[in-house]
Amino acid sequence: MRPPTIRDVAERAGVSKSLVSLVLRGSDQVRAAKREAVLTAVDELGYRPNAAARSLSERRTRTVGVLLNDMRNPWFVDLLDGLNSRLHDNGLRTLLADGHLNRRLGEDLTRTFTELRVDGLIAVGTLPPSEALRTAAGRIPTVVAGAREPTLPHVDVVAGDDQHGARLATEHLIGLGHRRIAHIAGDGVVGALRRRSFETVMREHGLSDTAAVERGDLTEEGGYRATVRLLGIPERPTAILAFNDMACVGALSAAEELGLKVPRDLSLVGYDNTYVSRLRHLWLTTVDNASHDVGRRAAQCLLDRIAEPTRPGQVVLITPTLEIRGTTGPPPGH
Amino acid sequence: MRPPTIRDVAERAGVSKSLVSLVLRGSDQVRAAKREAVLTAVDELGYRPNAAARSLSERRTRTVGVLLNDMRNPWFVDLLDGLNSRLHDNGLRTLLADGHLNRRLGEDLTRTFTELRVDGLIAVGTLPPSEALRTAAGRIPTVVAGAREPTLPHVDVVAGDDQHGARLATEHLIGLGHRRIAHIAGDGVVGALRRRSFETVMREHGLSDTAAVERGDLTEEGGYRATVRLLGIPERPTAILAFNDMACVGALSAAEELGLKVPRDLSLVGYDNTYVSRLRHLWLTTVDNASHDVGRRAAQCLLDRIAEPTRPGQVVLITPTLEIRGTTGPPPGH
DNA sequence: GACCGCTTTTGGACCGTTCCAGAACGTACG
DNA sequence: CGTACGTTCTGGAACGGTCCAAAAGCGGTC
Repeated sequence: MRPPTIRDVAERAGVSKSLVSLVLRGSDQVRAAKREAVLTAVDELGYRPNAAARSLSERRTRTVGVLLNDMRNPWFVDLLDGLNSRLHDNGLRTLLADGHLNRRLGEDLTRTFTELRVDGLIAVGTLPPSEALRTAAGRIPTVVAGAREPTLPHVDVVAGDDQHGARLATEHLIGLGHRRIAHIAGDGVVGALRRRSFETVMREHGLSDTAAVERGDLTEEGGYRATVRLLGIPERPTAILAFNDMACVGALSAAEELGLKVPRDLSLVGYDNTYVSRLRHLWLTTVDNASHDVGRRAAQCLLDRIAEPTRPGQVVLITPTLEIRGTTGPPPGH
Repeated sequence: MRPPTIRDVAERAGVSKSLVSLVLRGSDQVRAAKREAVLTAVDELGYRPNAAARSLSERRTRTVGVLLNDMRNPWFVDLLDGLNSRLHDNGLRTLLADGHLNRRLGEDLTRTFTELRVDGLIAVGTLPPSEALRTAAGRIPTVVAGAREPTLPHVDVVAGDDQHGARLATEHLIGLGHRRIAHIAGDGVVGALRRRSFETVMREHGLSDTAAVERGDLTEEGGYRATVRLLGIPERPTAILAFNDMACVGALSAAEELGLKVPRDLSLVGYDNTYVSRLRHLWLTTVDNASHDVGRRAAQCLLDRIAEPTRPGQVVLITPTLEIRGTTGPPPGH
């Protein structure tokens, strides 16, 4: 009761296995009658080619592996969407693996994908630095998407322009009349970029003295705690730019608990335009990273790199936009 | 510059390829000295076995395919966690594929997994009914997790006990003193089960007359609209049981817009205990489906079914619990 | 009818593993 | 010393495809 092979099909259609192979790969060198015979045999037997055998012989898999950092925070869904559609157009399928789950198990996903001999690798989001990724990138064409690190020899990076995004958000707040603005900073290269950009813009407007930065993390909890600290200082900020939407939701909760009304008493800006920010009840003003474009460009980069594996790694930045919703307004008494 | 093969390793270590194979598969029939030689050769060459060749020869892949309905609503993350850890313990790796993305592309994921010859298939969440899944399930051991459909000949179903979950929630509301309780219903088998259970419990308490049901869908928007309708009727409900957390968030927004304070004027219960319900700012009372357990049991079912593919399909229900948070309280004037 | 050139079809090598039957090697025993 | 018997090791046949060189088929021409 094994699945039928190409030889079974050949026998049934009364031709050689080579001809079946030709038909299945869409050759036009086959007479219509035989093609027909092969196709009906395929149908009758319910034949499906064996991907392992095929890739062993072709020496490629037409598959790219996608390493997700953590599925719990679904900011990357649009990115995957863009990625997938572009790769699909070029005959490549994608397989996902979630890092968070497997890291806990001590399983190395790059190893899995290396053994599968995927044609390419996409790392989505900031992955914990690992020797494994470095060696994998040395063998398999690799692109980092939606993150700025790690930077490795022959690896492209496609991400939103964090500097520009943070600028958009900060200038929006300044434009509304805010002066005392705080930033809840994230970590890693992305965190540093957004933070520095915030500080630069504040300086450009002569607001360095009223700029505050509080370390948070990428979670709601972190945003909450940071906001409690920020709102505890004497001349408290009238606006906060959070590192991401999650932290922004935390900030929202903190503000409410302290009896502040958003945006009347406090303006908040998130980052990523996740669906959480779109929930009517939250309705966060946020920076949209154009993730779909990031995904598409990452796919293109990977295709180019597969064609020419040794070209120097490049950095592609996608311009984000500001999504103004309900959590920003003029400062109190303006 | 091809990746090294088992023969390269053998040559370097001065042994036959068969011996290398033995060492790599952990045989104890190998003398320590040779084992050592093989392992250092593996190391020096950076050898990684070729999964395609291995699975072609072994006639299995040690891989199970996971079909996700839609990643946009991450209720299934805990489920995957449980699934993955149990499968990993049994030497199986998992590969994910997101249905939503690929459906749009007209790509058939069951086809992909069939061609890969995965050892098993897990369908997570309610997938749109498809002939493809039916035929796939006929060839590959398959388990449905976190959904109640489709029911197919040799397919197990592992899910939360929706009947019990809806009962817990309804009785919680009744216990708080609510009489006029509404339900925002979802569709499919799961929707029907929760709805019927809600109606049954209301009847048991002699509250059939004050029970209302409004059709929603699984989105925030659907929950919002349904709630607007529910709160528009003369004797409006003092509590709403929503089909899921998303719909519940929509209900929350609607209540707020109509000037009702939750839970003072209106109690709300969600379903799924997603991380959205855990956001401090929302803090929804909700039903926890014990997804981690569902995942673990689904994995076990799959392992059993791989061992014995033709046994009759069984239905395993996991008992949910109620997670009481901030959106439920006694009715006004109680 | 032999020959040519074109299209269509085929057999067999190969891809990198596992698996199995049997070879080689020790060691103990009669 | 020959033999029997474990323990280690090896060659070659799968596994199910692709690819290529060569064979076969088929008008048309001389």
